[in-house]
Amino acid sequence: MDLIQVMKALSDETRIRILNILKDGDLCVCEIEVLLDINQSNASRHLNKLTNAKILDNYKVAKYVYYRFNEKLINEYPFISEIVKDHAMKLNQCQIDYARLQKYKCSGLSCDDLKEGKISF
Amino acid sequence: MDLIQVMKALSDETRIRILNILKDGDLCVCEIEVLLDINQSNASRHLNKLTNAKILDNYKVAKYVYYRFNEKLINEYPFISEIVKDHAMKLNQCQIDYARLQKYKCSGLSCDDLKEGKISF
DNA sequence: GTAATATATGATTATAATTGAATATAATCA
DNA sequence: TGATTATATTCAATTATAATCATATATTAC
Repeated sequence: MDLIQVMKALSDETRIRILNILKDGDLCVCEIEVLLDINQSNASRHLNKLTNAKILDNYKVAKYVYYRFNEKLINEYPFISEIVKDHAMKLNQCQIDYARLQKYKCSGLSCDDLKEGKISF
Repeated sequence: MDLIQVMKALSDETRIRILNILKDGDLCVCEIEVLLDINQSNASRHLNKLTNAKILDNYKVAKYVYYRFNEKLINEYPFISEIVKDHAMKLNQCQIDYARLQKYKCSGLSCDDLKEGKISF
């Protein structure tokens, strides 16, 4: 994979925010939408850009598409882990997002509950 | 320094090429121009972008401005070294540039000679 | 089957980044 | 001093990127 394409994919705040909430485990598109409070097509487009750069890949479970890191590319470009683990959380917005992720995970609620607004952020 | 601004500065081929030829030592703007075969205003603008992101800094010697890595930022973001040392040379153009740099350095010629085309690349 | 839902995509607009040519600035050289 | 040179900057044109709204597709639930 081309270095420049990888770098371009990493140079947008929304995409860093997405990687930040994926660092502890896979999430589906609608979870990402709600957690980051961005609209559906925006989420899908940014995920597509990260997937084209091979930073993420995805798999389908019923009607949900889950995204996760592509281990092969992360091994080729270890600096991506450094960015996500060491630097992303310096961004204010990433801290907010991560707190929402924790609240969601501790709630034990489902992705559908999340969408219906059953968790107050 | 803001992560996103650093990433944006790193997501352009010309700027990666500049960092690649600076990795072994400082160079002035006109050396960079000739080695990368780009025009003067372009070189200056890309150097400016790298300097604004604090990846480079510069110092003046007579009428020449020399650019170099800003160690403080490199310490804060070690992944920049990984990109420059481990990944830049995977780009074809960086290999060409680096060969030109070696030829220039081995020639023992001055920056003025370089500009006057006394080295055939 | 039909209705509802999750995701992707097309079209459009808004914004930002990149470029080349020309010009400005500041230092040097004669 | 005036001419030259290295670098930075401005302007205009182009291109790339991001965001939004509407629609298409595919799966699930009834």
